[in-house]
Amino acid sequence: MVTIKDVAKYAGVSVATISRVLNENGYVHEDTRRVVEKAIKELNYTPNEVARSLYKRKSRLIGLLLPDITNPYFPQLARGVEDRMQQSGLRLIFGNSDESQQKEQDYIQTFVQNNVVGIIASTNFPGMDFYRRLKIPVVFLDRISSDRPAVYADGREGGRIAAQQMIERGSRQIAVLQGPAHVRPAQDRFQGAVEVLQDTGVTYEVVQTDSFTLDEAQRRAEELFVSFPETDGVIASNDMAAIAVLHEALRLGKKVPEDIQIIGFDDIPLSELVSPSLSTIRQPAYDMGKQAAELMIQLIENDDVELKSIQMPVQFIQRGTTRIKAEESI
Amino acid sequence: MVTIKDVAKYAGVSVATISRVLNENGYVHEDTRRVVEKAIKELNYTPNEVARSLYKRKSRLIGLLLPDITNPYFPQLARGVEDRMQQSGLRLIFGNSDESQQKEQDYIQTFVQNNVVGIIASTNFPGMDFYRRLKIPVVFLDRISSDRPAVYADGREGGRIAAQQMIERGSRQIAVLQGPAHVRPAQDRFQGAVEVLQDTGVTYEVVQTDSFTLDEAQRRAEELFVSFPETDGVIASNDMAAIAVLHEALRLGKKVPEDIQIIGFDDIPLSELVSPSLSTIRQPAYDMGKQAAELMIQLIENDDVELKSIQMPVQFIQRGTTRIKAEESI
DNA sequence: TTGTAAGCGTTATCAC
DNA sequence: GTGATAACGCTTACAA
Repeated sequence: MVTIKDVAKYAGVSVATISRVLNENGYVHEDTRRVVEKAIKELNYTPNEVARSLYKRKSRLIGLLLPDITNPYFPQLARGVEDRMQQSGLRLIFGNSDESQQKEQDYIQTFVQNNVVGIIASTNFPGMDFYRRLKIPVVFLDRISSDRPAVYADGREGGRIAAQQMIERGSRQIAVLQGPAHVRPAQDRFQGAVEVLQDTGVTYEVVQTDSFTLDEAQRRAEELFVSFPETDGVIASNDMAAIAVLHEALRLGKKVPEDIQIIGFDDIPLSELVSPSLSTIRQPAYDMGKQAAELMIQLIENDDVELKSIQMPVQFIQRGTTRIKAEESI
Repeated sequence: MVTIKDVAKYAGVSVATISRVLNENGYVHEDTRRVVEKAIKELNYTPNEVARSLYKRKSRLIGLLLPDITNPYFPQLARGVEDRMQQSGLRLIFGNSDESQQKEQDYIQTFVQNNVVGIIASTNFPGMDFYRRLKIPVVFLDRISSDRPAVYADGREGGRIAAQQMIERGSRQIAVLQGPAHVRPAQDRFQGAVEVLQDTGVTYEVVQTDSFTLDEAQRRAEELFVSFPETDGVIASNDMAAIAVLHEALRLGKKVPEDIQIIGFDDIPLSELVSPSLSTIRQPAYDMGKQAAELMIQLIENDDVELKSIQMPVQFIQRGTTRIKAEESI
């Protein structure tokens, strides 16, 4: 491994000078700069980030904590974050929490131990002490907190829209998948939907789920049609669940959207590719990731940015699992 | 931030002693150990990994390089890697290469600058100089190399199986999606399929694709049915492409699998949930990730492990997009 | 304009 | 058993 000393020796100057040209601060004569740059190139030297980080007490690393990258919604968030960070030369230490508080705490700890400059987390425990104690910038992603800036979508509004669309498009026996109780966006969506359903006086049933795993989604989908065979509309807790419901409905020989309408949430890439394609409440996941990264970078660069959160708009995407309204068919 | 010095002062001993109890090496009296442990707990001290890393010239970090986490196949690999690393207290620095050599090289460089102990990469350029020069363990994942250990699936065999199944189940006008030329597994699959197709003398057409993006998959799917309307069987380059083909076929009013059979590769989680569910050549992605991590850990722990690669078995998964054979329907 | 040296938080060597 | 202390590779006062 070639160090700054090697370069210094090779170039016939002191390490301080090397450091100066590297960081472009302090005076350095044009001639010596050239010599140094040549030496750096010839020795193929790149500075050791660890040593830098130790001295400065901050690295070029960002901690990113997601529930489960295996859920197709999160890779998009992650890409948004990464692409923006890339531009600023920041890298990611990454971990899946599986929504376990312990795992989450462990990751946060190693993030800190590695001198990350900031943490972006999609957590179910934004109020926890181990977050409060952090002295570095934290941005919550797809989650809300009163202590810290956050980037999230308007789940409540999404729920409302889903319910309205269901009703406008003719469903009268609606099942709502509630999603895990501890996942805030899931509950927001649920509440938004129920709000409208109650106001409108439409009959609805609630199916509680404990997780966002595909396995559970499949089980709940089966149960749903056993418990409530009359259902003619399903508001799922996310697209994966919606696709599971769609699959089960078709398996049972139901016609979609004629017999039963389905609306998901997120608009994951494959939603468009199932058949019929899935109507859904779109959350701009990639952009949310980007925004979170943007916010983080602001926070890093000048820490007097006021606590500001960003709510992203949601949007109904009409596709094949909901019926066409009269005025749309014109 | 509380450092080892603070703990030393608080416990009334030297930093050396703290270090000894931390690392459980060297002699330390039972009594002082207790005092130190108490101090550590009370001050809530955790050692700074950066300082450790600087001294030891190796961190507890692994670099993980994937083409694009947004492709549903890769999150599974990533989870496999992560879960195994977790067990050994190793963390991941993560990057998407987008199959760009430049981005890849940049990531490798920052991995090295951060003293990672090893690199796991799903790269299209395993032979590149910047890999050869690395002095730390490298494991290639879902890719093959003669220089370094690798964990990969038998794509060639997968391609053969796909073609055999297509033929056995009655397709006679087969289209094969070739996949990007620079992606080794895609070419292996393609060659395997063509091998069988040629041997059998069945008519087949080739559709070349340049990337694994969903966008392109959709475009190619449309083109396919325009160029070769008689096609009654499609071997896709991966499940995403297969699902795009399925979607297009249904849109055109074709019956699947009666009019046209489709086989994908990978068995991503959603393959089971499209309708009809997708027949595919399964690659055990999660396990591959785990194996790669396992291999890496061996390499780290004793570097005299002989260069060994692991080929994982592939397997045909019969689902809804291929017809049932006579003997299966019994 | 450049060099010397202290210090970032650890670990490991060597005295005691 | 325990404590000083050099060293890891870098940055930044401060001197020269």
